[in-house]
Amino acid sequence: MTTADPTHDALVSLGRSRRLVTRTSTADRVADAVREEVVEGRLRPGARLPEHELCTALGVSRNTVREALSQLVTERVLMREPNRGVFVAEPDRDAVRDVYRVRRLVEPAAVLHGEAFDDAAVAAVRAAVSEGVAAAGADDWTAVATANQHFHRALVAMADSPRLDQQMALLLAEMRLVFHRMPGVREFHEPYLSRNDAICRLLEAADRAAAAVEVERYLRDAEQQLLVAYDAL
Amino acid sequence: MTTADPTHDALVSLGRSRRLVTRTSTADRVADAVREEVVEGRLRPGARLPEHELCTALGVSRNTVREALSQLVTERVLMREPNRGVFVAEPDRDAVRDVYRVRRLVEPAAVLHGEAFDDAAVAAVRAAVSEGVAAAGADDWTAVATANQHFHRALVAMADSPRLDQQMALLLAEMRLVFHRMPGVREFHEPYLSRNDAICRLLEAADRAAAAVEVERYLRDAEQQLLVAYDAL
DNA sequence: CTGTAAGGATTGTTCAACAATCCAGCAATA
DNA sequence: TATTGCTGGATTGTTGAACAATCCTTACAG
Repeated sequence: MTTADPTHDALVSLGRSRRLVTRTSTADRVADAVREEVVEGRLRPGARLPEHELCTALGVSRNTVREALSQLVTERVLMREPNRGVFVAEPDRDAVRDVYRVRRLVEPAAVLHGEAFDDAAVAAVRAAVSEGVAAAGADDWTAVATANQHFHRALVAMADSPRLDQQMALLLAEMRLVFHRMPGVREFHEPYLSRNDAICRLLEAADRAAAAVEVERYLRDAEQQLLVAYDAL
Repeated sequence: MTTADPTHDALVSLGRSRRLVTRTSTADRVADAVREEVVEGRLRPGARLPEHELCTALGVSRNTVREALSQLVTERVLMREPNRGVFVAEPDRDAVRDVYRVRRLVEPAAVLHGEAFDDAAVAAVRAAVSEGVAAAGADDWTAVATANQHFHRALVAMADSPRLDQQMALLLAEMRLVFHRMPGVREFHEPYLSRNDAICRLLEAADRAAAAVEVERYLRDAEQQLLVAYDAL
């Protein structure tokens, strides 16, 4: 497979990462900008995004805007209603149930069977836990939510799968929209700080089975709490 | 959540499915057409897709073509090289490993813990098995490959999750590209016909645990076989 | 109150153009 | 010969403008 020529190998390696050097397209940057506004909550669920406004605001052409919007629609960050426009997605009850159904399948499985369970992976989980504790201490509950996402991303990262990582990123972005739809973000995330820590300790003790069970219970409770909040909404 | 008024509920439900009635956009239809050409193997991995050719061939504008191509790029059916064009994706060794990593996490979990394990779900699996047997009897090995996809889709359907279904559809489309990259499709799929049947029988006996184990073994063997074929390529 | 008919606004799609980039081929040089 | 540098042609990236199709609002008539 590999040749005996180190120079040749180095060039091949360079070739593989070529895509990373090329600057991103304009449409990608527009998509990134809009996505950030959405996940940060500055664009509320249900808000309308007229193409022309985005053109003038971002200084790009309408076609480019449309390309970016289409991308975000496939990511479920936005929703398109034909001939009416695109809106920030409003995940409903079914969306919450579905997202948690996926998470309950994937996250415990990654914890239990992930092939990249090592010190570095556990350290990443610990880092996310500490990040959450620090954010809570600073009363920054947006940062707590972000840290929570990092926690779950670290769990899935144990599967060592780029495709799974990407999918989890989409699901977590959708979860942020769920949180933005309802008040009381603080009350929601706080009780999970200690549970994150408990799961992390199980992982540090290399008790993956117990950790997986705890993750599943965690997700079941969180879903239940969200569904109740949706009913009261 | 639900009101006491059944008429109101019905109207709300209708509203939700409104998108399904509206005809799809031109870009979507273009994407469907190109995707079909790719998964059916008429467009081989590595083939270049010049925008202008697609315009004249399909009779649509270049912008519309670009929108469709972008969509297929995010689906990993095509690959874009900036300023060079889009090509039919050529899944490499790493892609195969990653796809199977995801499948080994998801499929057994769906079989084991899926919340939609009932007679209808098992019947769908049985239908896919029969479809494969019939296709093999007719010596139609493309149809065998398709039936195999239906089999695995039926397994994942036990999770009863639209998002998971969609993801599995993408992974299976990517797998078709893998198969198109190498010869001997017949030899690859044939031994799995009987294994599909064995898994299905376990499910019909409601032995989900054994079925899940068998699915995992199945996927491990298939991946190994593909990786060996890649090395010999 | 229901139904209908403009009118305006937004999206869906096309077309034409230009800049930026890449590629193949050829010339120049060591 | 082999490598470098240049040039012309082709393709992509992006823009702007235009038109048809669709939707929403408002007004009006019955």
